[in-house]
Amino acid sequence: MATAQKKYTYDYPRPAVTVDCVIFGFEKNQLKLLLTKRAIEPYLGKWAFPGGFIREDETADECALRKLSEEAGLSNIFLEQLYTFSELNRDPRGRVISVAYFALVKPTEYTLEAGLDIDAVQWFGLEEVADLAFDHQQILSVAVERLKGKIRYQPIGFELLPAQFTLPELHNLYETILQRSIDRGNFRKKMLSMGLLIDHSDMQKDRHARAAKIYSFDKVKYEELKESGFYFEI
Amino acid sequence: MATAQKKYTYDYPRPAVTVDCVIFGFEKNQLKLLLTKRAIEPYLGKWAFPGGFIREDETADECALRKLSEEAGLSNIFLEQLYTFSELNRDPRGRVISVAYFALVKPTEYTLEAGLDIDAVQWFGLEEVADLAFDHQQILSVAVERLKGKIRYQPIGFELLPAQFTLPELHNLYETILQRSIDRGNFRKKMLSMGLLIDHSDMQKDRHARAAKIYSFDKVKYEELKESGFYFEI
DNA sequence: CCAAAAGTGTTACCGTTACACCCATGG
DNA sequence: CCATGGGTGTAACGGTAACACTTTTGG
Repeated sequence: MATAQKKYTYDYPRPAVTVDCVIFGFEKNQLKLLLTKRAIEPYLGKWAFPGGFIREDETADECALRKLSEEAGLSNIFLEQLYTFSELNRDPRGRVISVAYFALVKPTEYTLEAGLDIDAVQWFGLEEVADLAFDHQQILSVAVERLKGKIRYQPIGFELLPAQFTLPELHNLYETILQRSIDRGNFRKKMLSMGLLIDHSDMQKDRHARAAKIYSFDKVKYEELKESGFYFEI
Repeated sequence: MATAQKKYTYDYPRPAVTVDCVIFGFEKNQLKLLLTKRAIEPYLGKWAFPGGFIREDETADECALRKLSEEAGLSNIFLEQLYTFSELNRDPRGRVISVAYFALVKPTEYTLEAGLDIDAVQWFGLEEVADLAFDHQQILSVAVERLKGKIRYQPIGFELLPAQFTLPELHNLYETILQRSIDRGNFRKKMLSMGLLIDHSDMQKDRHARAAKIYSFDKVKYEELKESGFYFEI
């Protein structure tokens, strides 16, 4: 494994295939991006998405899960395929096609660990991200568009908040991601009217007037409703 | 090219990468699927989506366009990436990852030509499709879901109709794809209210009462409106 | 004491829904 | 001459948008 022996031979040329994971988080009213600092060439020292070559015995999904675990210590998070990038010169090592993934994490629930071939793992505010390795800046913009589009008609915002959250927090998350102000009253009315939030305010011992009520998302009920034709929308 | 010489050697194993095109059409009030009959192994004689191996010097998009042209004689049609399939045993030849594409065609505007490695090209009613090669049945179901989802909030229905069409035709297309009845009056009101249909009824010489008005989709105006925040929805 | 934050209420408006209705013609 | 298919009108309803308002507390 350490000494490459060039022992895989094919009739026709084949591209290498990698997986890259765009990982979003939300903390301190900011949309965050999880990046790893490369410890190997190419782009040594640059920040990039966790990812790597797909193995012979794993699907792209499995590879993404493995990379999230190996490189950042993440597991059990929202993950879905984003898009496949196949521009000819996107990787200096030669022809590399990348299947990009899209992940959402509750940052508070994990402590990051820099893993294999990685110097560091760190959350960045979306605004401060620049000069990424490969074509990762382009992948990022596709991911951001997907996030903006999807949050309006699928309950994925909850994947970015702790299990217990307040309505002002949720409201703020939507305003931040959609980059526009949303009427407070109308937002809470619509959210609550769907009946998908479980009220935990009775658990709050010393609830002052300025302390917001705590809710959690009722995933079970959402799945039920979805089955019977309901569909989430903000 | 004809005699394979096993001359491409790599340090690590690489999957082969293909492109497959799911092509929808609409004719005689039926949703159609374009399939090619395989002239080579594996699955010789089975029906499958047009597609094939990605070349060293082309992107996945380019490969899809090439395959559409080579195998079915199609060009200038709506095309977008659908999903990448990477299950381990989806191809008997070994590890093959496929980037699936999603295409919409106006069947009346093309005459099909069976091309390279293809015995026949033919339109099938969606219902009669069964026993496809590879995992193409699974790819198909993803494509159908995409079509159903996307037609409601993007003006892709027009890609399936001739440039000139009537409102009853459009109405029928929506009912067929969404598999539910839609109120005639409301449908036409909503469609017309968006101001994206150009009326060509003045061109109709002998327009009887039972002959429906002819319209075309104003793509230029749609792009303009989209820029300024408008978004299509039925 | 007042600005700020959480929560609630009110109203006008607009788009959708579910119809009914007209009109012309082709069989 | 009436069933069929294209085209139009309307009234009730419900959700949304844009507000105003109340309460409590932290500085």
